[in-house]
Amino acid sequence: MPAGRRTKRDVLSEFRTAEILGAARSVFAAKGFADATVDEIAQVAGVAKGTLYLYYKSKRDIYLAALKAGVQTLLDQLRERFATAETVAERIRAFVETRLVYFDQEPAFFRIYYSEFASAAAAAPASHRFVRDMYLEQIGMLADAIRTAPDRDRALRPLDPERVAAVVGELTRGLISDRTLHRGRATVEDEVRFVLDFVWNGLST
Amino acid sequence: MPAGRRTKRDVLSEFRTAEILGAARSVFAAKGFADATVDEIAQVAGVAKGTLYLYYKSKRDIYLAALKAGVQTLLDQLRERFATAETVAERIRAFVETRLVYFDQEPAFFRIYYSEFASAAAAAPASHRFVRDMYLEQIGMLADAIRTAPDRDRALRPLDPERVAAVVGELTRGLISDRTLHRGRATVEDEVRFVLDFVWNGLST
Amino acid sequence: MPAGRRTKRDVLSEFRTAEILGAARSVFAAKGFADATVDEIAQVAGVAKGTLYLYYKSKRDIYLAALKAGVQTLLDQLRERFATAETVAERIRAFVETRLVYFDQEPAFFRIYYSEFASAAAAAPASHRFVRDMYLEQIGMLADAIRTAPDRDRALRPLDPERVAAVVGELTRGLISDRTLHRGRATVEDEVRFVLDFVWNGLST
Amino acid sequence: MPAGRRTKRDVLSEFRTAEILGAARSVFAAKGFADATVDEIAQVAGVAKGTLYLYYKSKRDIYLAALKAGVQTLLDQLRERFATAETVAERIRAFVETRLVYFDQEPAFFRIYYSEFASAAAAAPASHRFVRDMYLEQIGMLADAIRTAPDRDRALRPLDPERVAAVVGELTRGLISDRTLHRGRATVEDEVRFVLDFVWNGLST
DNA sequence: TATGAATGAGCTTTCATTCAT
DNA sequence: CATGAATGAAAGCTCATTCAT
Repeated sequence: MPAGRRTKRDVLSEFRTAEILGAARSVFAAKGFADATVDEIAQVAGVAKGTLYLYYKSKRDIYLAALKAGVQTLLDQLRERFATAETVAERIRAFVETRLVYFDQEPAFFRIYYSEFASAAAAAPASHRFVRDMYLEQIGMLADAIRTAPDRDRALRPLDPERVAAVVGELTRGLISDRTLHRGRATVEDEVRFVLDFVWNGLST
Repeated sequence: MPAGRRTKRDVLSEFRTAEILGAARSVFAAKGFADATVDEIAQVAGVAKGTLYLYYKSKRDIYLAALKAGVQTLLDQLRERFATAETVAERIRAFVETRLVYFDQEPAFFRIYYSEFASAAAAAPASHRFVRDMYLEQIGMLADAIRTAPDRDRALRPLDPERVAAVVGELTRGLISDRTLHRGRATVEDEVRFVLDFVWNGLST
Repeated sequence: MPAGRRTKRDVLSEFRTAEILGAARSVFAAKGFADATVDEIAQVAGVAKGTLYLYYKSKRDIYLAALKAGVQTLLDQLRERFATAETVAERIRAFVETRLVYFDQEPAFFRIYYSEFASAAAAAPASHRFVRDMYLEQIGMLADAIRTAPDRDRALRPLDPERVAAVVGELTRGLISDRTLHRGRATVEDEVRFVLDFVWNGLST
Repeated sequence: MPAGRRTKRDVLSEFRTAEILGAARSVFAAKGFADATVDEIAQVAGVAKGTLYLYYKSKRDIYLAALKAGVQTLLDQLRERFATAETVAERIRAFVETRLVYFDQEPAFFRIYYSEFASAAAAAPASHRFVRDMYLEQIGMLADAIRTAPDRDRALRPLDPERVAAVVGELTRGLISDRTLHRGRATVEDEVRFVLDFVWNGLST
């Protein structure tokens, strides 16, 4: 099993990568992309500045990698939740709750994720695709979940799963940004209930 | 009519201001705040760099002024449309359509508006308030419009107008960002119809 | 008497000049040459910025004119005092007292005078001559006063009047800067007494 | 001998520091603080501009460091001379000569030292203390030397050592500025002789 | 004369990136 | 692999000076 070799080197490398990405996430979240400095990321990561450039070829690269890692974690959690949810209603609830809890636990990450998403349209056409994919992967996952729900409810109107997923995605995003920006007035449960009720009513015949 | 005096100077000043704000909007939209340079704004505005600082005291100031001016225009249009819409349904439609049309005509502006909104949570607590107010003014205007609709429909569920407004706001924003980011697949009408239908269904008993 | 004409214009011009020089003196004294702005001088003088350039051709020019005007006032006072002082001792005392009182009343002026004097050696070789002349005129006036004292004291050692004047000038300057910089610990009288006593002892056989 | 380690890095650092301070001294002396540019200092020092900011955090910082280093050198020389001078007369002579020789060798330094001293009163209350201390340290050193001279001369008048030191300081400064500004007419020896003679006469009963 | 809006060269400072050790 | 000193392009901002009114 050749893939199992070189463990020492690989482990170290992964350790460094994780260290750097963690530092990057927290610094970028605190300062935003432009105001974050490579110096600070290196310091927080506990490595020399030059070392960052051994693993990533630019500041933007570090940023995107941190973003990707965070989204990956979220996607993994979603996949897990979907696996044990059977009805459309349960899956939508799973989607909303998972995102809300995730970003509540990682407000820092939400900031860079959302911020990058927002400014993707501007300037950098390069990251355009990356960001779009990041978004589509989440929405797509929900759309799939809706489409393939084993016991798809008959009471639902025949709406395009993509669009329904987009709507739920937007409302969730709204909930999160509301909580992040305005220090939510209501409890999570209350907010989730309102959105789910609203969506359910919208979906039903 | 004493207020009408000094026209020459005032007119020139307003002309400059408009010139600068227009240039700022387009440059910021194209590059984002951090990557836009004061030099370029000046060049596009057709004035010397120093002139910018005659009217605004910093780069950020120019940015916020451009943002504010844009939002003001949008708010004015909303107010106008609400004046001639009587039912809740009409007002919601007015809200969605106005925003969509506005940002479709000014995708550049949407980018800076949205981007700033997005990153308000990050870093700059200073702009926090400004951005929040910008948002609340729009949502609040719709909430008010819903609350005060002369012939409030009896068929509506007794939902909190603020929350309904927030939901409509989010979905509209989603529509816009979808169109801006992913070059929408459907026509405006189609998308509006979907959202309105969905919302209406969600609102009804 | 043709010189007496045009009074209105001349009076206004002199008024402006005085206004400007007064403002300049106070601003330069407060901020130093480099940190003073033409804008502020104009504002304090109560005229438009462009007006300054009608009377002086550069910021430095304003500075030097303010300096010259101040020194001229001092020289006038010295001349007056010397006229009524007959012995060498009286003239030296007159010199020290006049300068001390003058700069005590005009600490602002002392700062720019001294500062310019100090930095004359540096940078601006142009002002070199100007500053040197300003200095020599004061010292020279005392040297002359010593040389021509009607009842030159026989008890004095035959020292070079120029050098004696220079010594007295330095000690006076020291007194003044001490008072300006370190908020003198002793009273003026006490300090004057010490210096005069010391000088007198040094001059006597 | 652990203190002796890291020599390579430390030596390089000290070398850079010396290089920068030397360049700074000469540029500041030639142009004055305001007219000197960081660019030129870097160029003269033979390093990139950014490097300066690796060692000092601002232009002013570089300036003060250069000033401090120069004064330190002078103080060291004074201390050394005092150590081998026993009588009050010898110490005063040592003081005068050391300063004169030092500033004759380093006219550039005199300019920035004196210039800063001069403008301390103006504007920057921050440097006030620094400059005052720089001055007091020199005067204080002479005052101490006078107070503690092993074979204090009985022929001296009981004058306050601080004041005597101040007088000698002023006269020396006068001598130096005379030489710097007016390209002294007399030889150093002649001038020193005059001042010492004068002071001695002033001190004696 | 007087004005003050406009100019733009020039300044200090920052920081992503490189590379000799 | 890791380091961190060195780099230098690039940016925001200031302000003496000009000139159309």
